[in-house]
Amino acid sequence: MEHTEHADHGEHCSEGQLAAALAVLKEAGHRITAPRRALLELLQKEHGPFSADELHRRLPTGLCDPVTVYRCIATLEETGLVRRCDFGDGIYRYEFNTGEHHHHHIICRACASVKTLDVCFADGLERMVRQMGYANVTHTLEIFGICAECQKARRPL
Amino acid sequence: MEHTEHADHGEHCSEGQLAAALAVLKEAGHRITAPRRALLELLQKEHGPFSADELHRRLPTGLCDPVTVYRCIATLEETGLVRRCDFGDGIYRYEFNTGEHHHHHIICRACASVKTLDVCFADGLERMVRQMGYANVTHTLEIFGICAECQKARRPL
DNA sequence: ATATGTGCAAATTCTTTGCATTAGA
DNA sequence: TCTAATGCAAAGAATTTGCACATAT
Repeated sequence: MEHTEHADHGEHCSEGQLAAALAVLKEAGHRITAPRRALLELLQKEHGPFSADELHRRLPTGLCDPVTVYRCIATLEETGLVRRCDFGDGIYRYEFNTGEHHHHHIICRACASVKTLDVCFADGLERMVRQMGYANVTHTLEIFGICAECQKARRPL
Repeated sequence: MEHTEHADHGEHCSEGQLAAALAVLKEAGHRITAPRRALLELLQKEHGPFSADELHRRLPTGLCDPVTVYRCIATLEETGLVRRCDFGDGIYRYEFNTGEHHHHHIICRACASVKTLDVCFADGLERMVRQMGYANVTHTLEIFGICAECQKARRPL
């Protein structure tokens, strides 16, 4: 199904995406190691953002030390391959950074489920901030609420 | 040495604001203690969001233990008097919650300065999320960049 | 061959908790 | 008075660091 093409035009071709990511890593002077490859593969396949602990638990048992997950993630983040999310509970979570396709999350405060929201309202915002004299503008935006399921599940009031 | 002046009617009616906040506290069944009063006063006077450590350092020396700052802040947050900000560096910061007047921050990645942005782009966003079935919708939005000063200061390229 | 990456253990940092004491209503 | 709040010490949780060994290039 998938070809190992290097051209970065495919959006959801897993194989090419992994290859491209590995190329970026190598380009930045980093080595391709089992943990890094496994993490990239995992982050590309699975959806939600994962904490370091969740990532480690999802990797094949014994593939690497928890500490290595932290170090690999740091490398992947520097390289721009991975994006860090902050759900405000003191735990950082990470997801694959799909290029320029910016998106955000809706986190249910009751069941902690995460839904992806493909709309980004902040383009105008960033533009405004740039006009205020800022360079290299980025932003983080997370939305919190109680999902429909959880509202049905427990109707205390 | 600390500037311990109490008279400060510059922007908003500090006195009334403090009194109102204390009333909210009491209403919620909490006692008015020196640390709580001092924290509210401090958070109403000073601008930027402060970490627990910064808060403690800004209080009159010896007024209370650092732990008490954490505990007071927790109470103030529950009561809705204080809002927690997350600048993504693993440290939570707090600011006085000025009612419904929602605003956001622009954090300089170089000098860590914080500017307040009084515009909120997320009203439409929250509405959309509510239409998706979520209740009790809130959001966090922080903007990061390099401020004009820091761009001038070091021009590497 | 050699520098980069990893494992293990221990350290750091921020925050929370237990319990006796203090103080607000 | 009588319970909620505080101080101190110690625990907890997430993440980082030091150093010897392993491994990708």
